[in-house]
Amino acid sequence: MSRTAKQDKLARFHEYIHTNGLKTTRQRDAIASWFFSVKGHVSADDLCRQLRRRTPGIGVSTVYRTMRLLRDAGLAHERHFSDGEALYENVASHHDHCICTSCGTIIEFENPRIEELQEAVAARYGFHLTSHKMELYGLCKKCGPKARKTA
Amino acid sequence: MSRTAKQDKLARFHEYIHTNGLKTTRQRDAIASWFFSVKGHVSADDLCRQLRRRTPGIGVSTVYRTMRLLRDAGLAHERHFSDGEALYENVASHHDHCICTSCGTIIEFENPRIEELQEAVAARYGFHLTSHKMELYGLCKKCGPKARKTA
DNA sequence: CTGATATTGACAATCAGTTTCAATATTCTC
DNA sequence: GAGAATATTGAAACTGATTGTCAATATCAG
Repeated sequence: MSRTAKQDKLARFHEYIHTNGLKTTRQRDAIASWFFSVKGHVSADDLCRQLRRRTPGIGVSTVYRTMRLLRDAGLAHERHFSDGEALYENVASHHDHCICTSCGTIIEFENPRIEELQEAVAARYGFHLTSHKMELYGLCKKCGPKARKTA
Repeated sequence: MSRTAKQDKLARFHEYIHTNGLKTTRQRDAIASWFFSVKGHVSADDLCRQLRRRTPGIGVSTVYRTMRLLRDAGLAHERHFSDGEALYENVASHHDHCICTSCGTIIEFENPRIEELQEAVAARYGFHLTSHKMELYGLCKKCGPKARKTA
């Protein structure tokens, strides 16, 4: 990742921290900037071990807390695959949509794993893919509980 | 679910058990047939508590073990949403489409792994999915080569 | 600088899920 | 059906990931 893109992310992280009345700390910066230069997926535990090599004494809890912040700030994807351990990944562009059928809220998302599987499916039928459309319909965080109450 | 569909599933479960050198037991039958009549998602823990109301003394381990069997037998979907707890769901038919942009050929397919990931994505944003649309566009087996020749 | 407040990290606690193991149930063979 | 071989059961102990606790510490606004 280019120096500027990384610094831009760090700036966005700081902005997120500030607008939420939180504080920037050495640890948060260390964790975030290390994460920003990681390719692919890392677990909180991976990050913690890697960071401790250069910055001893970083607590596991802090890594988990910071990764949650990064996730909430939209700077990290948290993936839950079947083995139970959460893996984090830097966000990148391209997205599909998740649409609330009640209030119309649209969420953009991307998921490389799905894309891989789409390619695999197409290949099985001898297709050469040029594009795709994926739309997930359902009830969003706000509308879901409402619907449950009326049921 | 109709009585026959449920009994068919139970039969398939028994077949799976038998062909794998395992044994049918009261507990497995109780868990499986209860699960087959459940709508939507249930956790192993849910199942265990529900079953204990009518059949006291069913062990948690047994429920987990049986749900794994049902998954392996292709009779249950195991979903991993963001809160860490695995939820099980009866399998049902459903398909998506792969469309050739040249000749209009449409292939129907289904891919449980993609569906699982779609659920995971939705869950990440607090969505409760009710449906989805996935369309893969490209060139089919016949049209792909033609296009390449003219290009 | 200083006080108010957020953060930290070691450790304990929790949570879902798996393993253990002795007692028990099922199935196969005759 | 009996009996032997083997799979299954459930309680409890255990695992591995994640979160909560809390006293000590760092950050920031004024």
